[in-house]
Amino acid sequence: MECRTAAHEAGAIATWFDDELIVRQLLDNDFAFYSPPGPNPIPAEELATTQIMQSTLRSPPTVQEIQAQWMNQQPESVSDSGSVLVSPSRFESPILKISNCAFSGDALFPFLKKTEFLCFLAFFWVNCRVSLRERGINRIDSNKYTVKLKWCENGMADDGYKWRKYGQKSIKNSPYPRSYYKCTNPRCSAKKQVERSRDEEDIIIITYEGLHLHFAYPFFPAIPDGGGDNPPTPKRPRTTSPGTESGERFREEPRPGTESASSVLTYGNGGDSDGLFFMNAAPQGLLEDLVPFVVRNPAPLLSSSYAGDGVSNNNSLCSNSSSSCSSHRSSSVTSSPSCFSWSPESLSFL
DNA sequence: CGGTTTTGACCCGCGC
DNA sequence: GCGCGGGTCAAAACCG
Repeated sequence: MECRTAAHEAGAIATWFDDELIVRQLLDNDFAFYSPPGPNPIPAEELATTQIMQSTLRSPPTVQEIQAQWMNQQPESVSDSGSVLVSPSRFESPILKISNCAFSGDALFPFLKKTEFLCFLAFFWVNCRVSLRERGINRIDSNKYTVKLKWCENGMADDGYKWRKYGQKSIKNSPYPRSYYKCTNPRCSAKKQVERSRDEEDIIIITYEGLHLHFAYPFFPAIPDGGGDNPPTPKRPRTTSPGTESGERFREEPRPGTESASSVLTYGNGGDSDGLFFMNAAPQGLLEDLVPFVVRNPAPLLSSSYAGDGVSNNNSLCSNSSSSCSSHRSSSVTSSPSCFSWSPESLSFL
């Protein structure tokens, strides 16, 4: 595999592709990202996308190429100033805005190593149509990432982690309260804040802080019959704790099967075979979790199939039954979008 | 019974 | 110093 000159010229980006072995393994084996799991056939759309992705990755693209392809993929994308709009048009959540990311100029994702970058590419390439028209995103506080998502009515997904709500506050000038979540893993200091946009009611703003120091639950969990589309029964309202008016309004937003407004990024009808390819994979783990494992021990993951033991075993760090790590969706799992939540600074992969 | 959610209290930083 | 707003704590309630 050749690393193109342009990529090398990109400075830090070039280092992503130094380890060609890993890249080859990622691509030549049934790497989870590229091997649609489950019995459901790959929708043609995703298959084509995947092939494009693979093609791109087999020959490490330059930043310019990536950007060009992304832009070509969705020329109509609109992005706000200083942010990247990711529009998972395949699904119902049309807006995914990432801000405060370490994007800058031609140095696309400069804080990512090769494998992280590849995983990111695979993730968003398949799930979303990314437009990078807007450049020069400021790296503000790399320890925090803010994601805006459009509320998706018919689907909920989690980001592969189990969150415990530890607080909720009313925010000044906002009718909606802000909820505070911590990762339930005691080793993990990741947090997130979830609030609804005061301007756009259907927009959920999620701020991730810190990174997960553990694996998420399996990337491709076994799908129950019918694709696991049996939504959990909605919780009964608590008889106590009347809650504030704003709080009530906010809490009412999640639909049955969801616990948090942050589950917006659940890509469609949770469990519908539609969009199976990544719908079931993406939320299972954030890049930050996938990559360290891949880097450390790529073989098992690469050779594993969707429902195979490999994936599950690979996540032994976070067993399915463990409550300290998100392993399975449950009615108590706080959902959140699949997006960046690691900290390029605190995660020492640079 | 263990884990999660709720929610008031508390703490802290910031601006005045 | 004081008030305000935001973030966290922790006890109680809730839920499976």
